Amino acid sequence: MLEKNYSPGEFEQRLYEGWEAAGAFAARPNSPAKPFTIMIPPPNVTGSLHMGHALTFTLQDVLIRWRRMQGYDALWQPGTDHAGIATQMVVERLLAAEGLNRQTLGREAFLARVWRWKEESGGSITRQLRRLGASLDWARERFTMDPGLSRAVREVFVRLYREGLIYRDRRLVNWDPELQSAISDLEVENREVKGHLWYIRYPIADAPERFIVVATTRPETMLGDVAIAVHPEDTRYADLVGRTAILPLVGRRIPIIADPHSDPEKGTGAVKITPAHDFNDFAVGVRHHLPMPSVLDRQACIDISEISGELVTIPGLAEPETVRALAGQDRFAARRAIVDALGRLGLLEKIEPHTHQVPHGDRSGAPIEPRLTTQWFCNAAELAKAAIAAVETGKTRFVPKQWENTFFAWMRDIQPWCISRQLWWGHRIPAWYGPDGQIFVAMEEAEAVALARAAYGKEVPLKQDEDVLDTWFSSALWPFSTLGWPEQTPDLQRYYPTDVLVTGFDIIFFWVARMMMMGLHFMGDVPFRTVCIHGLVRDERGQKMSKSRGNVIDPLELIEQYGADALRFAIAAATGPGRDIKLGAARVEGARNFVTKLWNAARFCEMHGVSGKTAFQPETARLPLCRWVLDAANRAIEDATAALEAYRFDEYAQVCYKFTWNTFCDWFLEFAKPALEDAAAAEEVRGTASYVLGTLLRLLHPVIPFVSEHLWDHFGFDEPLSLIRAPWPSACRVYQPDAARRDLDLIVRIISEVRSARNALHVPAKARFPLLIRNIIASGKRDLFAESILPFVEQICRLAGVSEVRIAEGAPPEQAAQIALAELEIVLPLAGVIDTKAEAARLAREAEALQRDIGKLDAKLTNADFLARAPAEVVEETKRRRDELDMEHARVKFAIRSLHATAD
RNA sequence: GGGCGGUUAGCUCAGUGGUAGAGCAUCUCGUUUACACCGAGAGGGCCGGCGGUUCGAACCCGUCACCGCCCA
Repeated sequence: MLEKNYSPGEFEQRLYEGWEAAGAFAARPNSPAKPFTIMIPPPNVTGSLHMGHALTFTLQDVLIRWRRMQGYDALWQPGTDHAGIATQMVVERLLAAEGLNRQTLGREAFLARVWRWKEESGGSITRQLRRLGASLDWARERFTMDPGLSRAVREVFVRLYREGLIYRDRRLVNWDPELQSAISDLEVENREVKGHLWYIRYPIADAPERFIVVATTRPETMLGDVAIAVHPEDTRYADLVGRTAILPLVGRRIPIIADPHSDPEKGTGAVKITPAHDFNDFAVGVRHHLPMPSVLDRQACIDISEISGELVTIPGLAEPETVRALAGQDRFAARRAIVDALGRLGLLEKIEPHTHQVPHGDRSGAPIEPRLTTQWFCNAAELAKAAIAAVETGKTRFVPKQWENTFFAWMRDIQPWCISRQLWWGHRIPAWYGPDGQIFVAMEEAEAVALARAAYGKEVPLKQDEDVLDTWFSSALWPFSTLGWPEQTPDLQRYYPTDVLVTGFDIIFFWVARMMMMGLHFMGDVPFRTVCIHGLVRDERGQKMSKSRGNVIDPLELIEQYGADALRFAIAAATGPGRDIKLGAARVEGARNFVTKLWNAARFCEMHGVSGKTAFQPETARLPLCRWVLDAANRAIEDATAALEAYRFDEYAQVCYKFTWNTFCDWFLEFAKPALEDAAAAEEVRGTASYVLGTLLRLLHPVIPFVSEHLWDHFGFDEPLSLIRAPWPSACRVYQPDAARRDLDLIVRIISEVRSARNALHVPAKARFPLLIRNIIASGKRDLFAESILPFVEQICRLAGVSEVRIAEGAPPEQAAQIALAELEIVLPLAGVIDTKAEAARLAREAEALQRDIGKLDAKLTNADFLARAPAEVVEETKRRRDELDMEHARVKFAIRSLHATAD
């Protein structure tokens, strides 16, 4: 017998281990089944499960479990990425705690240390995914630094290099001075910072006492200024264009140029141009062929080596010793020193408070320093062409579709992708340099040596590039590298392209875009046919969860408290199409209540002899109750399946919820109670209960896998642990479903109306009285009372709280409540218990409401345009409904009259 | 400044041209042997504003307001 209380802790872990041990999650590459594949977007190896993971992996698991039950050869590919920056930071922090750093350790020892950390503490998320119930094919788990995946990375690098799509270039990059590495545009986030606008006077050469004033937020970069730009149409400065200004402190003579980059509305309309330290200025520098001296080093400290030769002394304006004193100072200290010096020289016109966007590294949090360095770049614009075309032609489709716009917007304006990182943890760039700097890109060092020998005609010492590749470079290959590429493996043939990628909209640029580019280039086909985009998880108030806000909810705690099934159901139910979801403990509690309801319904079934082992055939059912619930189950199956096909997780959850609670529990089981006592009916009702419970468990398994499997096993529907691979339900044949639906609809309506009237009239809960029926209208020769109502007399008595049900004879008794339905009238003789005034008021309200509705319909039906232009079936339906309401209205009026007559 | 999304019951959200919905919350009643993590019933809406298209608009079009996100 099932426990009285639902306690998920007692079986969730056991079931998961059972499934995993039995190989229930494993793909079956040798089966004849059609494959269905989801590639996990590899979580960061340093990560631990947060609510965003819980959301995305619940949705993925729902899809994969559903397709697996549908008989597909389901592959959900697990794994993690090596997270170059994050992992290196974690291990460096550990070293720091021991008083060590990676430089003293050396590259090799450091990497050994990282691997050791990975073996010991990395990938805890994979254990947490098991708690969530994620049915990943663990035997296939991959890591982006695995030998096979690393080989794929080298292969891709070498091929793109030889195709000219990867190249070395000296460009401005986002430099993170804390990490001392370049990072990509996407790893930069703009934060609003309260700063200042400093107005600095630059004297005009050969024009004593004349200045041009520039406004800047970054005075410390002025040492690298090479020009002043004004807008070509800015008349204020027209006469200065072409003349020369003197750069204070340095004494450099710099041109005043006309360039549309300068915004006449901002500051003074004149801007200093520092091409080596600002992206916009870099573009100006390229346009005007300006020199690009760097004045900041890799730690963002002042470095004057490129400008020390040009320092000159100009009294009151340029001071080489002041500049030299800045060398080695941090950029913010240098800013203060430069502002002080300018102030002392009387070159600072004013300082204004100024709020502006400042780029920060998303990992380190440090302000980014644009820096001119030599890096490896990937020609993303070229690779993006095929990716854009694939979405345009629908080879890959976004759900919801609107996210295509985000994808297109970014892809059509894509910049060269900086793929080198000045880190140690990652895929080392397979490029070797000869003594003269000549580059040899090859899969292995031996091959590079051979290339070099051929180039130089002799053995030369080669030096491998020190840098590693961006982690996203290897993640981009994930959909095919995990399947064995570059080998043409059977798995690759079978599972690529994959079916769907599920991820948040914030990841479109990272995974979706890059996987698309690489997949199309190297596999000649899209990596996934559908991209299912979901929102972010927010707290109950809609705030983004963050440690600093202190509103982070730990999914593992929720699982501990309510069970994994409850968390999963809450997530699925809240996941509308592509929108953020607000999730708090209250919603999970609600989902837990739903699971408890299912549990208790199952317990009730068990107590009444319902078993999973039954030979019941649904098409043999003859009782209206059984035919009705089987028919309703058919529609639940249809609706739930359609919802999943459309990635509507909320609708799927809702269909399951309503069918379980409102149809199965509230009506079917309640109606079944007397039948279960009746020997003649019991067998069919038990069979139906078993059949429908089995359907429910299968329908619900994708979202609440644990409790459904537990009940499935407990009832013995099939072998233990078999629900995970049980066939997805399909509609059964039902004998005359329309008649059953018509009967049950009527009975439900009668019971609901009586309950409502009892409440409105304040009839004591325990009061019992007969229920009389009169003025029956039935179509054809059917005896509505005998055929439809009589079989349910016991249920009506029980659920409506009446003593008997019979046909009324003669005039209504005194003090009776009367209820008008379309096809019959109910009379409740309530002498003694009825509140006549309340009943009169109730009927008056009802008459009024009916009159209002009739009025609306009449207005339509007297509108010639409506009759002429609306479709015939709409007009017909409107007429039918008006007539129905008319009849009800007449009956209510009659009831009011008779109430007065008897009350007087 | 550009783009996208949103605005429907107290809250969270469904609803894409034809009778305004669900869950939670609220109120009333109820512990009849599955379930108080429950049951029954009820109240609660100018569907953000204005204009247009249409026989008919929460839904389509235009416009404005406010909120959120992305990009510059």
